[in-house]
Amino acid sequence: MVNIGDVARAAGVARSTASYALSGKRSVSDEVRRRVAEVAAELGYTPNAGARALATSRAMVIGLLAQFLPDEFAPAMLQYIQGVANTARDLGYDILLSSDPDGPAALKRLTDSRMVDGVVLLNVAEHDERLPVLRAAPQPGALVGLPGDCTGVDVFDLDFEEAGRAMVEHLAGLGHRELLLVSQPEHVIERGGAYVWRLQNAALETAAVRGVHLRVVHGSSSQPDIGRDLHALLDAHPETTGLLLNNEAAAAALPTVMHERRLTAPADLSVIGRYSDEFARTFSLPFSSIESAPDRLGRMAVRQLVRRIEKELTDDAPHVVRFVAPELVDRGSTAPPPAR
Amino acid sequence: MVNIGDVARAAGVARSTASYALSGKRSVSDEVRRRVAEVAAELGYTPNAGARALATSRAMVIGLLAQFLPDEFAPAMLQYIQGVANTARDLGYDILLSSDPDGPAALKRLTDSRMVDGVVLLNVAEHDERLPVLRAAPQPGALVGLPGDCTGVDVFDLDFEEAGRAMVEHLAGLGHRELLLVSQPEHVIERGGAYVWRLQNAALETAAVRGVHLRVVHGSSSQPDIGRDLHALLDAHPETTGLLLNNEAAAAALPTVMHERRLTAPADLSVIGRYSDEFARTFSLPFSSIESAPDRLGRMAVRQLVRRIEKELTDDAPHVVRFVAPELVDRGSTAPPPAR
DNA sequence: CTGAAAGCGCTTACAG
DNA sequence: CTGAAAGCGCTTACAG
Repeated sequence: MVNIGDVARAAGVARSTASYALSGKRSVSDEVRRRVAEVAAELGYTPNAGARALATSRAMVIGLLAQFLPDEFAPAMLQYIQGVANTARDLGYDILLSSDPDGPAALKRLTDSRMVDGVVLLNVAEHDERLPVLRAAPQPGALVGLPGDCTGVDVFDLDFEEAGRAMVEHLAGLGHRELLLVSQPEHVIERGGAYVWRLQNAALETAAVRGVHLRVVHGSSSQPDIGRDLHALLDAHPETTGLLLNNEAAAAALPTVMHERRLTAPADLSVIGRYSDEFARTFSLPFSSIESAPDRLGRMAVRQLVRRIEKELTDDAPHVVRFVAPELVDRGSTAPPPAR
Repeated sequence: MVNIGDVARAAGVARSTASYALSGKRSVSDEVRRRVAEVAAELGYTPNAGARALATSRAMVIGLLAQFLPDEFAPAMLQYIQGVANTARDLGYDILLSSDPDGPAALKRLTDSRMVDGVVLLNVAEHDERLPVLRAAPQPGALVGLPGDCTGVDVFDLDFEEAGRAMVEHLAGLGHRELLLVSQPEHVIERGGAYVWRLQNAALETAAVRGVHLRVVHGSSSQPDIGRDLHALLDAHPETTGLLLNNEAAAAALPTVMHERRLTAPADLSVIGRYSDEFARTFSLPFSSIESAPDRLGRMAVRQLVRRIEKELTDDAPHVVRFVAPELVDRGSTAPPPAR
């Protein structure tokens, strides 16, 4: 493989000059710069990444720690990964993807070995075991998802509380008085999926204020269980006129369940979900929803991370916790409740 | 960060000895080995990846080139990624994920810079522009998907021809005489998605042999278009008693379409798909299907790739083209056609 | 069994 | 404006 020595020789300059000519980090005569560039292109020179990383302490790689948990709905995960990967590439970074179930160990290895200049954590839990490892690492980290303790990291998440409020306000405003919120399974909460109860509590509060009845239930996060769950719930609570979904698997299963019950939205039942537009398209979901903005969150996280990596933000610059405001995408699945 | 010099000093040996003690690449007295190991653990030593890569010409990283094409159904892609990532990790390799739409450029950069020791290509097309780049690279490559020219690479794919035969044989054997095969959109074929016509041609041949009528149509690969397509097709061809799906989006949309038409499988219509079991679970698909085995294909590709990287297979060892035999997963969606 | 040294391919102070 | 040299942190022949 051709290295910078070959380029320098062919251009008739010193290796350092070739390096500077290519990087532009110090002034080089136009003549030399042109010759070096020409020769480099001709020989097809690409710097050796390991050597560069060793010399600069910059790998130009971002670690992406995703966990494919059995109780997470995988297609929803993919969108965060795409958002992170696309933004990283635009900013000149490659993505090292770790799906190791042992997140803390994987994170420690990636950071200690200096393979990555920073990391993005997906699937962040309330008490995330990866956080102590991340705080001890010299590299910065950005999270998608709100943990209990945000010190030392930049955090990006959907404003799930506002999402809960907005969903209830919307349906209450249309006149609904009997609402049902389908959340994730209980063990997602136990594992620390804070977004579940953040939305849920805000929804309950808003319901109390508006004087409407909101029942919270936990559905499975996998098929076909969630389909059975939904049938059972609609059987058990026939008074329900408005359905709120904070569970992607439930959203994906609902069209089938409604067909089976000969229900249509919004004539028989008003429905609001919480998922991304891309997800809605993939599953052909006809329900209005709070946009969960995975691409935007991924982009925000990477942008901030790169700012820290490149020292545009000093190490002691305060860390941010930024919430994306929920936006209601109207797909026409809500209306005043049917007259009785 | 602690480096091998620190470990050596703390253990009272030379850096080379520390290195050998940790790698086991030459004999070291038990006493020294133990002391080095102890000190390394105590100090939390992790080798610098860039330095090691530079010294050994091994990055311990595999490049994964995925393309999220607008006409590919993303959730199906994810499973190949998981298969590759899991196997790589088991074998001690990390994954560099590239989703760059400019595949050839991304591949060239990753290989020229020596960031990766080998690459796995997903989404391989008949005339894949990444292949010339890969053949010119010093690193080995493994493909998931069959290109027109397999020289210089190891290839793994589902046996789509056998899959086409098996689907038709199965339905013909049950007595069906009017079959409809829903393929990918035409532009997937134009782009070089050979698996589409491989299955299709084999299916047509088998149908001819068995004397049954098989109509091939192309459906959209995205929602909600594919739903409309399916309705139109079933309207246009009411004589159809057996439906074959080589289109993941169509499979995901079909349950809704059948509900809307008040059709059930297999009473009104026999259905066979071609997708993975994991996919069937995600979308709660009740149809029998030819298993597309993404995890298995990903694993096979990585295993072979690592064999080449680690020189278990010499450079001139013949490259393989290996097909996974299609397996029919019976979900009870086929039966003899309804009596007329 | 162990150590001193060279070298992987870069970048970047240090000199001029 | 340019060059010679040191150094990043490893591994691995070369000596003993």
